[in-house]
Amino acid sequence: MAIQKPSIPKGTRDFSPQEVVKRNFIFDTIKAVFRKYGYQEIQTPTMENLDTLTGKYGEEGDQLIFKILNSGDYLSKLNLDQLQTTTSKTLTPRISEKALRYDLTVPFARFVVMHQNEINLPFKRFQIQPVWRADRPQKGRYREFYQCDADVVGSESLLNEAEFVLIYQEALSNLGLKDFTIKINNRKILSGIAEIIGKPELIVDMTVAIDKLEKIGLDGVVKELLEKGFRESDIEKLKPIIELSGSNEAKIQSLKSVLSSSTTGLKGIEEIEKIFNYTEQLQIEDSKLKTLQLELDITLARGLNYYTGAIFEVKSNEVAMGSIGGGGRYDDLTGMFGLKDLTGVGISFGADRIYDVMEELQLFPDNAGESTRVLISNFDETAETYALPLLSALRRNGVAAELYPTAAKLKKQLSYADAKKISYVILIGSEEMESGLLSLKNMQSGEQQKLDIAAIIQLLNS
RNA sequence: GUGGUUGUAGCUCAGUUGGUUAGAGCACUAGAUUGUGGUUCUAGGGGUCGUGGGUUCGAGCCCCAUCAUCCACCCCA
Repeated sequence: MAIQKPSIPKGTRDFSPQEVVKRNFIFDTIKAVFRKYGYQEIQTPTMENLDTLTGKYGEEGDQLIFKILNSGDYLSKLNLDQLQTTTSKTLTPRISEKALRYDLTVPFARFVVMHQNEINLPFKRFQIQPVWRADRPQKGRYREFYQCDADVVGSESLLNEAEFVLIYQEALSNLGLKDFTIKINNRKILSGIAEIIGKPELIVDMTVAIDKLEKIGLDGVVKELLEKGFRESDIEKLKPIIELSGSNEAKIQSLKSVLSSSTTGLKGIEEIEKIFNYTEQLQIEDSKLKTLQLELDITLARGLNYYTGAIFEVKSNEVAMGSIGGGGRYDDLTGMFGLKDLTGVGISFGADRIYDVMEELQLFPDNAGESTRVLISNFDETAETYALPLLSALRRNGVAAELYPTAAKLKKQLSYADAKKISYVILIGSEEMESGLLSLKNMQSGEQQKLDIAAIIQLLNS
């Protein structure tokens, strides 16, 4: 076989030991906050049945799902004569029954429906697992990435929404992020706006267009709205709404008058107000937490079409990066799996983007790299034999220890310890074996002292 | 799906209007130092210049194609 240069698929990454330490720091921090708010962890399979996933993310989303080819001769059951008239859309379900999960929310909905008799409502779960999207990779965008989701189903209370705001604030603060904005909106407000304009059927096009306000400016949004079938007069009505500015309170007041004739719109505003209220009352004085930056942003839309109430998005203000988190309320996610009238709300942290932000801001604690605490040198066979019981004694007492596996040059062994950031090295030669006092070298200071094994264990455990 | 960027050592990159044997730093190996790492000094290994074709006496450099890459758009975490 010809030698091939190894590579990994586009948009995927290897993680070195140092990177895994940092990534675990992120996961552990987020998990701790989730647990503190009463969420329990679940896991679901890497692959789902294809029909579980299709149709949940819109047409574009469906194209980004990684499909898994059926096992065996996947063409054998096909009538090949039909291939001429077959499109990839109709062919796909016949040669692929499984797909890699695209997010954690839909698998969760599936989980809830399948286990509805075992779980008790309201069910609060969190889940940290990789997801896959057949997207084109670019900055902050990968084909395999981790999502950290928390969702609650079976509770209409807006207390859940408010708590998610606090979870974002607490988790991101604990990670060391200093300046980030939690944006909130409500799908009902967007529906109300579309209603007022008299174009309720164009709500999706409308939200997609105004979502881009920050990026392409008002002129760009107007241009896109015209292309989508809005008239000048519609846009005149829309302009004052999307240009809304000022405090959250001011925005709410103007929206109330603009949307006064839309019951849906008013309901959305009421929900937002209630969430603000809850967060104010739940805010605890904690000097470690950054000031809550919660902003009502009615241009916030988010593509996923299953949201029906609150919508969240979190952005770092320190680094140019897409959103590092998002979520919202969905009233009927389990409906498509046959379980009606179950409402849910959830959020997601983009761990990989948070990693990139933290790396750029150098927020990782630098002591995170230590693995082995002590290395025992290996001079020769006699010393090795002498060292073996010491090695297991160290480990028995909870000290991460290793014995250099060959009698290499000491220089090489110390270099190994240095490269692996091992704090201590025990040197065992003929003199040490005779006296029982081992030379313990501190790799940071370079100092050496002679101690017996009990004293060493005590020192390393302190 | 659309537009652009960049492909030279393990990594980051130089490489003159096209001209002999393609370089540097870092990393690696060895020695200076037979039981002492990080600093220093010395030496060494490592390249089909992304791939294929073309122009030319001659191509890392020019032209075409192709693949990969990164960035932006779309969309999204």
